[in-house]
Amino acid sequence: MGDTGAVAKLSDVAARAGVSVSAVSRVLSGDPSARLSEATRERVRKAAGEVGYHPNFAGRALKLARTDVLALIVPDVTNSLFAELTRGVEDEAVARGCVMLLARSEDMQPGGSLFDRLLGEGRVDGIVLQPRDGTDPDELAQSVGERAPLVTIHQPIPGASSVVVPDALAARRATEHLIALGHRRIGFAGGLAGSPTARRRAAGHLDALEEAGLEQDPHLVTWRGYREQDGRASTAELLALPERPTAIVAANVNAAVGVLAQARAQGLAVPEDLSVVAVHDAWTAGHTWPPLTCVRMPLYELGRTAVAALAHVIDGGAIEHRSVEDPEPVLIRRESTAEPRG
Amino acid sequence: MGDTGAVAKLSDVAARAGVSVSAVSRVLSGDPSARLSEATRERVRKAAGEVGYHPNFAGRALKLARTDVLALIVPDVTNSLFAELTRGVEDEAVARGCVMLLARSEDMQPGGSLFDRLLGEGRVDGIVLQPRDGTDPDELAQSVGERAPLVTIHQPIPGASSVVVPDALAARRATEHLIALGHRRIGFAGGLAGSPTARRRAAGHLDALEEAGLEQDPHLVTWRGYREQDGRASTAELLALPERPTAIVAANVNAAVGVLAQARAQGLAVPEDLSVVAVHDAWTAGHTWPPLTCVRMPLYELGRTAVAALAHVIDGGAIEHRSVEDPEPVLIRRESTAEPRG
DNA sequence: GCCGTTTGCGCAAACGATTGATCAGGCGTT
DNA sequence: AACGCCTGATCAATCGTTTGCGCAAACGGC
Repeated sequence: MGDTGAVAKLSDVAARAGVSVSAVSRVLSGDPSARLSEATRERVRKAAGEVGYHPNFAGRALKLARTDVLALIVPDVTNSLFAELTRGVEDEAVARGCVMLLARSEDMQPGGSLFDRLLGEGRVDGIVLQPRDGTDPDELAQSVGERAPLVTIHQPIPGASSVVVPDALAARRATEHLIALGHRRIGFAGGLAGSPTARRRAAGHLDALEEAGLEQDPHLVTWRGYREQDGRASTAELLALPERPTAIVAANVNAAVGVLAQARAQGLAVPEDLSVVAVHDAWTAGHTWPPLTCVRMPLYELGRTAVAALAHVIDGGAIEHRSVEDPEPVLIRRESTAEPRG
Repeated sequence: MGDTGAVAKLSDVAARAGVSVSAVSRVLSGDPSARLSEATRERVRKAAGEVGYHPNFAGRALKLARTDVLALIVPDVTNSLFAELTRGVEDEAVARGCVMLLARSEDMQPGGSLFDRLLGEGRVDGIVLQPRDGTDPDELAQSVGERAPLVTIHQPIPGASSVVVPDALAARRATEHLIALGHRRIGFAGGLAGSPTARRRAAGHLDALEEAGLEQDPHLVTWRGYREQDGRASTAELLALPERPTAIVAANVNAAVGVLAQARAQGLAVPEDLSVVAVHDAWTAGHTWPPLTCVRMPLYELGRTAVAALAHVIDGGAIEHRSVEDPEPVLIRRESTAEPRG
């Protein structure tokens, strides 16, 4: 395609089309205020195609002080929970002409080098960040300072935009499902007590109980965390109660996997002896045994919204806090829930 | 930290230290051939620290024609199989002073925009690519052309370096394990017939059978693919045989999950009625029911080696094809394998 | 046929960092 | 006293792109 081995630049196109570099730049960038004859435009486009021209990233970024790169930083890139979020972020980024840079937040200790590398060096225009669970919002806010367009996910921090999903409503739907099946004693395997999402989900769970006029035994609510082993621990705790719950709401799919494992380890059949429903959904939920009943959250839309919010900040807009309400959390009935044993 | 809201540049540091821009550049880049007094160096370093200087990425990239960014392109970033690979790539990239750009290969159809975006625009110095299963090597090679430092993983293509893991040996270890347990009729749930890794693994499996003097019934080898549903299909096929296998080697963890699901669906208990062992290992393998016996592959080292190979190409080295032999594939015994039912 | 306006395009100055070339002194040598 | 050399630091060109401004030619109205 190209004539030489070297990468074509603006001046190559200009030479081939017999016009100046600036003319080429204007044609190719589609500058509407540029006054260029259609004949010239056509010649330039043809020449650009012939030499396989692509604008040099560095030159452009230097001049425009903008890279069109957005970073998405999540605790663990390979966690299936982030699949949809990642797709949403990428789709919206591409729709806005940006490239997405995916990074793990492991190397993200306050003062860590990743932030400096990305923002300090001007590698990215902005960051969508999902803080690791247990991160102190104030500490993080201080570490970020004012220096960067930033949107956090799930956990608002001072001085930055944020986007959340309706955690309370989702947990409420999960609990309502169990109540509708006839369960009366329902355990809650929650996230860390310090986690905002965990608090919201617990609140939604309790709301549903209250609305149904059911007991709110504090022993039935645990705060172990979102990991598989946390789900295990929560379940062990709940099943050790003098009066066992007949169902458990897990605040997260990974924790739910732990709930299933622990139930099995204690010889309980799911859903016959214990119903399990998880907040969140992911492809892994269909591969567990039994497949998990879940409340699907709008994570794809969360990703898209986060990028939109980020773009807003980059364009000089004010900080804002959004919640993704559409589509609503919806229950995906699989095989881990059933009526309590007579 | 910084004095003003704006990002500090070289000239700011120079002004503060009372020296020229070039002096600052030389001090900060640690140029050994630079003749600068220790006093000046110290003043420059102090000034740089005070204003919180970070070299502007675009300016540097433009001048050096190098971005120190490496792209890792995998079929699906959220697949747990890529967790270790990703860590290996990132660790080695960081060790070499590079940033890793993680991307999905979905948008990677030949002629697709991602390649152009990354390489044509000079956003990355090179690419580590794991082609989607079923990709035609020649087509891909043609699409890439000579235009970029590229290292492929698992699947060599013409004109680019490649790194593989000992697939045959891993499959052999899996099959040997089953033979040692006493199995004589062993099914193989393989990848697509067109996939090089699948062929290598199947060959290793057959080698083990041959060495043990066991039958090599072609009906016991299937070629459905690496996905969960492929494992299901393979299993259905194998279990429909007049003489059922007592064990199945799954060519991949995801396929193995499908094997487990299908076995259960047909009322078979694992490992009592059917033993299952998977090539590859991933954290998900410990979360299935029962937890999967696996052959662990050196995927972390694969990632590191791939980046090393890429760096070699970028530095002008010759194309080369490596195999990661250390550490060797090793069997991780979990609960999905047992002696065949007497 | 003269003047003001529009059209079509090129010149040149940034953007920030790197680096070969250059320059001003101080010192030792002849 | 004139010379060359080494040290310490600056000058200026360069990477590829964008964009405000200037300049000619064409055009229209009187």
